[in-house]
Amino acid sequence: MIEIGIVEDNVKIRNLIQRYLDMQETMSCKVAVDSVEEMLEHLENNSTPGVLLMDIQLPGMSGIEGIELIKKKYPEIEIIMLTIYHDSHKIFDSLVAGASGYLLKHTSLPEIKESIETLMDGGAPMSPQIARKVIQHFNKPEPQKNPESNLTSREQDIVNGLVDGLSYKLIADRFDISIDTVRAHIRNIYKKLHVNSKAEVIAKSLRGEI
Amino acid sequence: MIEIGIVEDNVKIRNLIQRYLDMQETMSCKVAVDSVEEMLEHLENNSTPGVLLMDIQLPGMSGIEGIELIKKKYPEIEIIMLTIYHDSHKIFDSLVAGASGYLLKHTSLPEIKESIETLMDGGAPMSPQIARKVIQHFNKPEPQKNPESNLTSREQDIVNGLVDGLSYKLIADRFDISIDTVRAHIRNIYKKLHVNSKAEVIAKSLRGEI
DNA sequence: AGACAAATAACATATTCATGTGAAGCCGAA
DNA sequence: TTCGGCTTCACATGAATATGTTATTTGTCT
Repeated sequence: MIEIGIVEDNVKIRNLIQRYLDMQETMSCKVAVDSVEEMLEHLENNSTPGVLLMDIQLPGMSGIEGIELIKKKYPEIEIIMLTIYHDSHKIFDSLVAGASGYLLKHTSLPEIKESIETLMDGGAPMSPQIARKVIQHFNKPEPQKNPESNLTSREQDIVNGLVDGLSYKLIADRFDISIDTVRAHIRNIYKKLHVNSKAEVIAKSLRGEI
Repeated sequence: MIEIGIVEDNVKIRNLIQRYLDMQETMSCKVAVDSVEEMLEHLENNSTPGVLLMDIQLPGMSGIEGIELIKKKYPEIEIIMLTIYHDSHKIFDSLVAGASGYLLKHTSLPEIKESIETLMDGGAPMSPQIARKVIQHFNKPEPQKNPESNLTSREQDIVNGLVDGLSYKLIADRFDISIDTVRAHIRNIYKKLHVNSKAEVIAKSLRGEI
């Protein structure tokens, strides 16, 4: 028997979902409140449900803030967002905060039930459209690599040494070359990147600008 | 009519999928090869398909390398991975390289067909289990912020100066303090962070470890 | 064969950094 | 009020870095 809690401020929707889930053989849904604050209070004094359905737009604390708080105190609770928002930002924030699934409110009751079963089965319930937005976050981070800054592989080695916090001497040792060679490479790197200090090279590298 | 291409080195599986998809009313699957190299050659001289099903383990170039190459030359082609690998690393690499979906090989033919339809519909086909692994990548990146390293706001100012690539002198100018004060702060920062060079401070800061 | 980029190396010098030591003023906690 | 942490500043010194100049070797492209 899966225990389910609901945080949703629209009473009609809340009651509808609660009644539907509670009548399922394998599910129990006794807790349905309209704010994160109430849910936190409830969790203090009662057994913790396995799954929470949570809205984002709520009176008081937002659902996304709620995820963080609840996950911090009760990491074992799985949270599915159930919301009208389908913008990447909200989706992303929810997942980073710790949500395990993301459904839109037009999801039908049987689909919500299936989603909970998917979740208990180790999956992450979300529509393909949501999934598409999620994976777009993986592709995007490719802003502008300085095309002028084509470092040779040896130069890239040296940069890695700098990023690792090594001195010229240690870089020379690492690659078994003389310290003057390291100097020579670094000179060339500075020219290509238009910088003139270790610090700037490290910063550029860690920002992915090389 | 959706044109579909297949890159898969197992002849049986390849033929099976090709025949099944090609007999669909809305789909056409004329191109089925067993390596990325062959597919690239084919794309040179023919119309580009809308969707590619691609294996990861292939003779010659791997499917993941293939995604990057194909996406670079033909960004409009949508790629669905079809593989036995379900480890986060392969999934992650595929999505970063530009894949739009990720299916495991036990996926049934009708499910593959549905996945292609999902893709054309703007979704990202993947099983809930795969989706779960994808979103886990969002939660994790929060390793360990050194709790011992509570920098004061002034110290954080100095760190920001370093990250911006400034010399002590320029940091002193920025905050209108003497260079010796900058030195003093940096001494304290080094102690708190257990480092002993600008480079390490910048690296830690940009890695989010401060 | 000649041009050219890349990797290697040496020598020199001015600047910047890392670190030691010491100290004054301010402010909040004990 | 005494103590400790934060911010400010000074003087000093050895280590590391930034930059200039020059040169050999190797491999690639034409």
